Amino acid sequence: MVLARLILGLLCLSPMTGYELKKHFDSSINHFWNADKAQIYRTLAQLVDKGYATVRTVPQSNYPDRQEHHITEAGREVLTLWLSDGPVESPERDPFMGQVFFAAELEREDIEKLLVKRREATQFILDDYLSQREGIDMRAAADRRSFLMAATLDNAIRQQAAQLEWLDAVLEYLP
Amino acid sequence: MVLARLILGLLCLSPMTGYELKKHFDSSINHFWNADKAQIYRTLAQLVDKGYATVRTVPQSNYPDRQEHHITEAGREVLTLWLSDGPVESPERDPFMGQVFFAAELEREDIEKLLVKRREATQFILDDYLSQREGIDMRAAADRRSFLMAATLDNAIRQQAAQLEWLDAVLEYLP
DNA sequence: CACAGTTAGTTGATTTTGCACCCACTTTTG
DNA sequence: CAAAAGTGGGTGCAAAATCAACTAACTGTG
Repeated sequence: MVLARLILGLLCLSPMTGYELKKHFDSSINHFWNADKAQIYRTLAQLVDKGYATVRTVPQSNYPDRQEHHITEAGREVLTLWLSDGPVESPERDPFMGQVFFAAELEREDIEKLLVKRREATQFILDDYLSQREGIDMRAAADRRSFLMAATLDNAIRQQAAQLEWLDAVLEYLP
Repeated sequence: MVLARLILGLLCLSPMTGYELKKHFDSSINHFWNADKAQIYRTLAQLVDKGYATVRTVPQSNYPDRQEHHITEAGREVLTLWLSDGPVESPERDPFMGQVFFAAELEREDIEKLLVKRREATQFILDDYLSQREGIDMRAAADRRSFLMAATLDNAIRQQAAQLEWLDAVLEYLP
């Protein structure tokens, strides 16, 4: 459901192949969603089925044909409807917090190990997001679309930063 | 997979029925996980199948029999193994950020509406978490188990607070 | 007294997701 | 020159998750 909307959103920016969509999920929007490529191709087929997108086969000289997917008017409507329908709630699912919640089953030093390793991973992700932000032309952020896109990355950065602070606090006060 | 571990974790705290597990998912650990009750009962059956839990039917006078699930030694091992195996990565999936990312399809005032409504929802969740924290005996947090459980709630509070700040910033600077 | 809510659990159908694998060709790199 | 990585598109299968209903008794409230 969400995946279908996100794909429509991306197709709204420009017509794309499933392959290119996968690249976007892995790079430009990896800070708020990820998707298996099998899932992308299947959802794409569904969208075409429902008339929310059309395919145009573009032959290439050296590479396989591009199955370029274009959003239709109906597709644009579905997307706008999703956005107008108010904010969706975010599922609040974090398996790592589950590990922390039950971490008392471990020895104190193993708990510390868990937290320290998580700290490293979080720092790594944060650094990735920060370098992604460097690649954004801040002058372009005057335009609303770019501003909103940059904003979601900013949110991800704040979330990771907050988690880092929290990890430090937990490591400091852990009894 | 994660659900099975979380259920083992809860059964580790005390033997429980599927019904009681559902209540925990809805109240005490709702800040980092939720689960459909059908899924809980099915996972419970799997755990018994694999020998990670056992059932004891406890008859009651006025209410239906309790199918009390107890964790076994094998179950405890699986749980500890999950915790020792290092931190799991958190999937980073937020459909609302998807809405923001593509919100430029809407008029400026509709974008604001989206953000304001989200602000309200976030505030509501934050207030819920804050009142949950009030219910926690802070003297008990000297014990490691209580400390870690309280810490996960603290993390959820920080995350929601960070999001509130972000929403305010976006609303202020939205072009 | 009717109605809503609580306790406890179950079933079926459907969707979503993840994992592994496959094709065929091209370009880059050690 | 061989191996790896990139381009582009799939299939099959199983596990996980969600939705919706259904059973069946009891308790509290207006």
